[in-house]
Amino acid sequence: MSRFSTDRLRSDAMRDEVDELVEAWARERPDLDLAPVEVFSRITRLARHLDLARRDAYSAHQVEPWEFDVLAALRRAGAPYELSPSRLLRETLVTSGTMTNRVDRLTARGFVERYPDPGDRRGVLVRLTPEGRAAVDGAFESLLAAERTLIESLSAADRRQLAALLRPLMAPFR
Amino acid sequence: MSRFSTDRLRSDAMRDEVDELVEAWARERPDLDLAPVEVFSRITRLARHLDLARRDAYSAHQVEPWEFDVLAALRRAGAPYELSPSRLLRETLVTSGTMTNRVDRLTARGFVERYPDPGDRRGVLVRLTPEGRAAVDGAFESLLAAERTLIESLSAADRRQLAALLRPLMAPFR
DNA sequence: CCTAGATATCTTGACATCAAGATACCCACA
DNA sequence: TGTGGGTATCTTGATGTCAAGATATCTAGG
Repeated sequence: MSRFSTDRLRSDAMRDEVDELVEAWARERPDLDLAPVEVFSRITRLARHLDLARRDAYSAHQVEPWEFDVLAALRRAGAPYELSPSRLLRETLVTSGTMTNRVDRLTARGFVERYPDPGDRRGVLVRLTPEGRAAVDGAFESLLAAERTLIESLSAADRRQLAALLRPLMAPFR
Repeated sequence: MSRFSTDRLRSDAMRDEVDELVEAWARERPDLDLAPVEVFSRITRLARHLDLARRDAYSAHQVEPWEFDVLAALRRAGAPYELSPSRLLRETLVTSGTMTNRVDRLTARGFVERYPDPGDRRGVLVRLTPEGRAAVDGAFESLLAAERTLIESLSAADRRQLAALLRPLMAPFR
């Protein structure tokens, strides 16, 4: 009976696109255990939607999502806001060719500077300029504001629990 | 004291890359409330890692992630496994130009067929071929197997709770 | 029956990304 | 001191996606 009332509730307000997706798979493939889909499909689709929301949040500061990812890594590093390209690509999960391209374009915009690593002649250091720092700080504040809106349906306790449940899922990827 | 022991634990095994990211931001911007980052940053980074894991899971069946997304939408629709391009792009969150391109390539591979919608001369219907159906069914089973491995660190109750906490986050995007 | 706006799909051109490989440099060890 | 394997970065070519716009068709209201 509690099963039934839960399903009833869900079919009204709490239903999302993944509930529909799982029901459709269950109808077509009743032989399969779809439990993992309930989690991973939501994560994937949320991330897709979040990409678009982030784009909006950054746009007020004329910053693209790929720019933010690089600038934020440098900003988080703390003064003097400099990291090697290889460190940057570990932080942002892109390939080296992509990072070369990103740093080129950020340099052209005046948000970063590239200069030789004094301690390793193979190496380069990428440093945030004051303009880059201002841009990333503004964009980050916009992002936090947008995310606060998106998460307001959860209590503070729920947020902490959600974060705690997501944490172990990251472990296989270290 | 329980705070302390929790932090101790977390600094050992339960710590993930987002814990480091949040600590770095907290050091640099102690003025900001970073609570939303704990959730959204994990979702974004998990999705990034999942993309790579999905690629592996599908590859045994010679299916690319973008192919799976289209084929799976058709498969879920049930017999006769056909949807319009516009419906497909709502399901897969891509633009119309992208879907035209995807259907072109899937047609070339023999996984789908495109034919005119009898009820609307503007329209087209995309239908799964038997080859396409076999490919998507095999790829889906591989995906579920991979996801089961990734989620095994959570109990069944934790999985249900995680899904329940993610559901309301999807609401703003309906 | 006409028309204006909406809808469905496709085309085009720009762009960001990736995989693979090239080049330069580092370092441990013989 | 010379050498071979490892590391750091950049280059190249192919590819998938998007935004904007073109074309054809539908539909509701006059």
